[in-house]
Amino acid sequence: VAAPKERQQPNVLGNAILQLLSRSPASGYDLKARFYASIGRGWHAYDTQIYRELKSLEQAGYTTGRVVKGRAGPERRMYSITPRGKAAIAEWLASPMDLHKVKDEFALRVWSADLFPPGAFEQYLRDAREEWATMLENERMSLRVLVAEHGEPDGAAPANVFGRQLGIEFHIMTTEARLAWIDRALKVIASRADAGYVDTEDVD
Amino acid sequence: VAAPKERQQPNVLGNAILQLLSRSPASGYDLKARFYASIGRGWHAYDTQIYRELKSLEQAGYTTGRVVKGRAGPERRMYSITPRGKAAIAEWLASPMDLHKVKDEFALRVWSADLFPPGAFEQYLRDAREEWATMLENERMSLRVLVAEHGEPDGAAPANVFGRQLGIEFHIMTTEARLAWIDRALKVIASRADAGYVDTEDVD
DNA sequence: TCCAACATGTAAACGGTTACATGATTAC
DNA sequence: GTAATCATGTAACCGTTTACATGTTGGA
Repeated sequence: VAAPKERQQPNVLGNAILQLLSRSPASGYDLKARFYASIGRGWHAYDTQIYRELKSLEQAGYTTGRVVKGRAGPERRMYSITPRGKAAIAEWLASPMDLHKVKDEFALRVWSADLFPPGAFEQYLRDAREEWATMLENERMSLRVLVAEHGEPDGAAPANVFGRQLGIEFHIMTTEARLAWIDRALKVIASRADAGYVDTEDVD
Repeated sequence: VAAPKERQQPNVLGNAILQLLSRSPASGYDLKARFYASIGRGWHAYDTQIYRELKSLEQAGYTTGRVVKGRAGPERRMYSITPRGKAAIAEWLASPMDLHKVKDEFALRVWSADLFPPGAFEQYLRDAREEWATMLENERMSLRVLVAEHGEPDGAAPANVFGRQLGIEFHIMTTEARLAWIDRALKVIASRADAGYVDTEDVD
């Protein structure tokens, strides 16, 4: 084979893809669906980006691709992880992670709470609460399904399900915290209103 | 003045900067410090990016800059927000936000829990818990200071402090949820070990 | 005299986003 | 026939990251 293109380490998206491929071979189209259905809870990716990254991973020798007849429609390009790809995941999981490089637009908007026009922040929080409550119900349902199929994570579930279960539990717990914070914030806004303030005001 | 360069809306970083400038004029150097000290909890930015974005915001008419003698060292370029800049913040805060475009590398690694070498995931969680516990203590301290200076958010605190207080409370509550999840995950791992499994295993 | 803090940037490379393009098969 | 789903991409643009470049002032 040709010498693998120089590339020190896959980026985060690359590792997310390798992680999925380590469970079973898949096409770009499959991965797109899996991002939407599972791992997208932790890392969002556009399909155009997935197709691009798959080529790059193959060139670097982390995966191998082969062409397969489509289920319906055009040919599919199926990718499998190579030993080099597995080594890359291990290296990624062992590498340190900077906890300070957060990007959370909701948190940023909260810092601007006092810049909303009067009343708007309260409405914004109510809308967010509804969206998250719906998502939370879906997540609880997914977890119940997994537990029903494979058992509780502490003992019965096979190792490859255990990560999925913990991942969903993580998503549930952090979403619950966001909802709890919203309730707290709404109470604060109500008290301020009682005390004769509007909840917010644009400074001059 | 010259016609403002065409630019439909500032991006998220631009809005984060405008939000800070709406409280008081600042230089790139000041903003860098403020990102580190306050708003960086919600949105991380490199200083090189801040300097570039400030130029772009000025060209688009969202801010105005003027040169001022430095406190020590070279000249400083102080920026103030314009009415156009304030309008842009209002538009941003009114715009919808996609809650599904999450990027959280920790969550992603949790999904890979079963791909860690035996024992490594547990250690990884312990290390993360320690880092977050330290951060949490600092956040609680910051909140106590703000409350001592300006009063509780529900009533006494002035509007411009209220957003900061809520922002820190948000950070505290979501970090507590992460810590609670870690404790849960460690228990699960312990039960699995008792049941005679190793916590994780590389699939062949 | 040397280091830390002050202060501002440019250039290149890389990653993420949007818009556009193509065409097959299956179910209604 | 026509829409939905299957399936893969390219190109251009924008945002993020890393590496590099420059020079001043004040304090130990």
